[in-house]
Amino acid sequence: MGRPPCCDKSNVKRGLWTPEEDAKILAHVANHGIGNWTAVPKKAGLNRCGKSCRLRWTNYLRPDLKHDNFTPQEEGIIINLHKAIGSRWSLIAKRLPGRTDNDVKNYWNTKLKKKLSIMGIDPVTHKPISQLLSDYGNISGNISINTTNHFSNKNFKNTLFFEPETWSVQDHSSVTTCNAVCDFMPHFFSTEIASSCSSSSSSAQISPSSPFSWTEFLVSDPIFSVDLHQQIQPKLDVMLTPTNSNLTENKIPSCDFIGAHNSSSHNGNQVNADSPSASSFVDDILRRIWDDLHIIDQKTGNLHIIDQKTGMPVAAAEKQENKQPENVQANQEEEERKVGDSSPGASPPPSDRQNQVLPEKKGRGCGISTIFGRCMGTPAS
DNA sequence: AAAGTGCTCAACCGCGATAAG
DNA sequence: GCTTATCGCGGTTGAGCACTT
Repeated sequence: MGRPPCCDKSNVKRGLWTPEEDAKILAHVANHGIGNWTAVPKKAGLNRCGKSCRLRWTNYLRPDLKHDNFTPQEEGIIINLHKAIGSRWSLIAKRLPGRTDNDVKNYWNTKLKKKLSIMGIDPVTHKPISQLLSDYGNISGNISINTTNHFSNKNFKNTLFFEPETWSVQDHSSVTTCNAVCDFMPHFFSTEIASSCSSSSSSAQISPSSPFSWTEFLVSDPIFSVDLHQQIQPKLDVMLTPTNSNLTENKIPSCDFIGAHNSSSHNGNQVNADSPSASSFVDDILRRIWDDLHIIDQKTGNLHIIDQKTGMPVAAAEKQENKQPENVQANQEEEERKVGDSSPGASPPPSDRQNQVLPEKKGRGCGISTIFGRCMGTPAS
């Protein structure tokens, strides 16, 4: 049974939105709030499908949206969550305040997939392509794999997987900092969760018993310097070694994971993973990834991210970081200079459209601030 | 300078899930 | 329990722009 169309498609405007249309949506939302989108076009004086209005609001006009570039840390979160749960963009986006599922999806399709491929990592399985080829060779016969040129791209060292930058995320209650992607790698793949996964498209990507060794893979490449190898080895060890984390205790907070930023909903109560409150397998995976990176202050309920170098909450870790000898800092700065323009965290060239502020962005539409100012009399924050 | 090519991302499409009557 | 309406999601498209030849 097909569904009837939500509007008369032949009589509604399609395509890009004009600033005037945006202003009408914003004015309508300001006056009536969000809801009943099918009635919005009529009430707001728009010749648009209600669904289109909702999408415009959700993906572009919402005042809480961020319109700047993705940070390396956000990249790391996307990559790791994609590895864990696949293309569940809305779930991934909920971990990235100010980002929509459309943003995440587009960013993955246009940037991160390529970046992983350049690194020699299959963006579907998140395994090195050489390993996949090797596995294939083991199945289908003798295929000779040359592992020496995975990283012929000169930018390889700049890729986020091996650039343990520190970062900051501003959320509702606190500023949090932690190490980037290497530290994000959860241990949960070796836990009972991975082995107990039933069946889903994403579960196929989880390989708890994979014999793959990152170390061997990396060492096999001559471009991958000894120094860099030494730099990441501890992180690899952390990734590959079970810890005393929540995972091994089979405990998870009972909070709504989606609201983990909100300290009031993340109160540190713990329940068994088999509890009915664990709403889904995917949610459980997300909880465990998140929990492996954070602790909850039992007194304040605030969320802290643990610095895995020091094992301390980030605020304390930062103090130590600031105490490091000058020569260490100088080396890091030198390394950052080497990383140069192509680093994910580096400023894009002036011609990069992503570097443009919203009103000029691709010459489409009109800036949020402008529209808000026009509609509501106050500039957008 | 013009044409061709590639990239980005806003918008659309169709479907499943859920709510409402 | 059925039908209809609405919402939300993931996949896809194509306009507009930048870059290359």
